[in-house]
Amino acid sequence: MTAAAKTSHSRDEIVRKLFDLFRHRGFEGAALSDISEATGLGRSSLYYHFPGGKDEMVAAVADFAHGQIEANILAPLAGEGPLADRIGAMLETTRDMYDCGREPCLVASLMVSPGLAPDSAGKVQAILRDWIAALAAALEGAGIPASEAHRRATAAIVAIQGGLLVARASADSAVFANALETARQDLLAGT
Amino acid sequence: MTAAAKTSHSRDEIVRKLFDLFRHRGFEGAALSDISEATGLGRSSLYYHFPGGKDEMVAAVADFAHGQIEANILAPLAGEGPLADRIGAMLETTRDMYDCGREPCLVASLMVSPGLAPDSAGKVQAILRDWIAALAAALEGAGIPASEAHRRATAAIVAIQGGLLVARASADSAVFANALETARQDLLAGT
DNA sequence: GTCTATATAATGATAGAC
DNA sequence: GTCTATCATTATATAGAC
Repeated sequence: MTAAAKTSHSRDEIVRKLFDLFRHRGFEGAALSDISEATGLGRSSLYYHFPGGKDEMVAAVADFAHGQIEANILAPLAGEGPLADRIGAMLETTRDMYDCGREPCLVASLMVSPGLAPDSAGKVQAILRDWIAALAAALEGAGIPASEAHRRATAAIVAIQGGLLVARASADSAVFANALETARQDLLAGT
Repeated sequence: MTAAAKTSHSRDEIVRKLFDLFRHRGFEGAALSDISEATGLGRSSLYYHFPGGKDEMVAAVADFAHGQIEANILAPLAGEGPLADRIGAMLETTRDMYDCGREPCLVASLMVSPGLAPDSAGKVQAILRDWIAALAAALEGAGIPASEAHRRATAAIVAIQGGLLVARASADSAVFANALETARQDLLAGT
């Protein structure tokens, strides 16, 4: 924080708003006019911060989301304490991240966007890949064989993503809560 | 079929191509130029068939998808024979419909589209709702209590949708196949 | 029923003043 | 670092000939 100025927006502040916009509207659905309105910045200001335009914006958002997952989910998962506690912490953070199933997932939203640069598409897909890998590693650390750990980790992310979509489609957040609980029990089965 | 003409496209032929386009690109991602190219029809021809423009096109696609689910999944589910056979048929059709996890789901793609008319959004969400209801009804018919039947039916759709997204994000169709198998076992548990 | 040509609006992106 | 004004392009949609 080397004096980020007071009257100007920091890149991080902007990226957080872009994150919200892209997760709700997808890439093509988030027009520059929407972005301008959401951030309170004019077009030229946006290009000052992101000379590469929307492509650079969405790449920054993908990096931000990946960093958030890393810090708030993956790192705690690799930390100390009983496995059940770490899994519980992950599911709590997951619940909050998607606001109990009301907020869409950036990955799911950007998977629909045909105009997304391959670079950003890769960043987005890497988020789920790393999540599964970190989860599998935690299970392995608790003595679960590698193949079974990977199976369970994948099933958990499947439950989270499916639960989120169905909860949103049916406007029933209980679906998401149930999916998280199912994931917990499958992850911790026999431990 | 009252002489649908030979040199012209039938509405059904067009809608099938629109279905493919919208499921892959979403609503805002499917530009009229894309639609023109995919169907082989000029702009004016498209507006001849769909005077309401893209809004009417996507509404027709939602109706088409709902009808396909009705005929190929819901009806067999309500038919004769052992429950396991009907569930098996559903999962087989589901697998084919999403090409073993390679083809995206129209519902998931259109859930991202902010410009979708509320009318069409409702049609799309109704697809998953009806699917869950039909599945729950089949389970109830086999003696499973209503609340448990609904829980299982919802979990199955969660597995299908989550499995599809994760399979596509990780380019691993085995994830989808496993999700279908998980759904089968949960649906038929104890029967 | 399909076409060519065009109208109109919105898009992503720049230039240059402050 | 933000603005106003404008660019070129693409978008959806229409008019009218065939």
